[in-house]
Amino acid sequence: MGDHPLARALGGGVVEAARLLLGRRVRSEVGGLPTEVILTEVEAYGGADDPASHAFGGPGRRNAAMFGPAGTLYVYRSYGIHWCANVVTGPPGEGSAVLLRGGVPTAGTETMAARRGRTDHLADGPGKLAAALGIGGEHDGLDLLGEEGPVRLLPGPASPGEIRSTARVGISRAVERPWRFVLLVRD
DNA sequence: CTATGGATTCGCT
DNA sequence: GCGAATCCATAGA
Repeated sequence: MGDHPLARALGGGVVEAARLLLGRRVRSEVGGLPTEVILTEVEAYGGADDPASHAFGGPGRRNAAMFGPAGTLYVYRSYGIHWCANVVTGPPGEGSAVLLRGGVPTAGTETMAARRGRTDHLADGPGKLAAALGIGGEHDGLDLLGEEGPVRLLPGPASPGEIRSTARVGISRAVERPWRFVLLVRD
């Protein structure tokens, strides 16, 4: 694959990729405004064999980006209102991806606050995270591993903390798979 | 063609 | 705790 530090991790299994994404940073420079978060909550979604995944049933117009190479950004609209960002994983054509559910702001906090209309709870939810980073439908299909894209995936602290796995949220199928991963904050 | 419901968030009670 | 807001892919006639 590519030479990006995370390329190898993302190209493997989606569950492994989800755990490795925790603690990594996502940086965006949408509209010339730099913002950055450290990922603290993610969910793994498999390919056509995962009933809860958008890839279930094969590729279509909406989920085309999911079947691209690992490191591709997949953006979809939720409930007609919010945008949610995913990182495509696995080999091309598999359709697996990791939903970015939450993060802690580390740069551009003022920009995020302006976009969100509040100064707290800036990125503690899928829609909030995408909104804070300025990610929208126009970013669907972007390469997160490139060096000059508006949205990039960067390495984070070597030892981010303890990871806890739970059931996924907001889905009605395959609820039993504990594919939601939360990074426990140490004090 | 029309109908349906979702990987959510926010505001009000 | 509960329901509204609001878009579009997908399913069914």
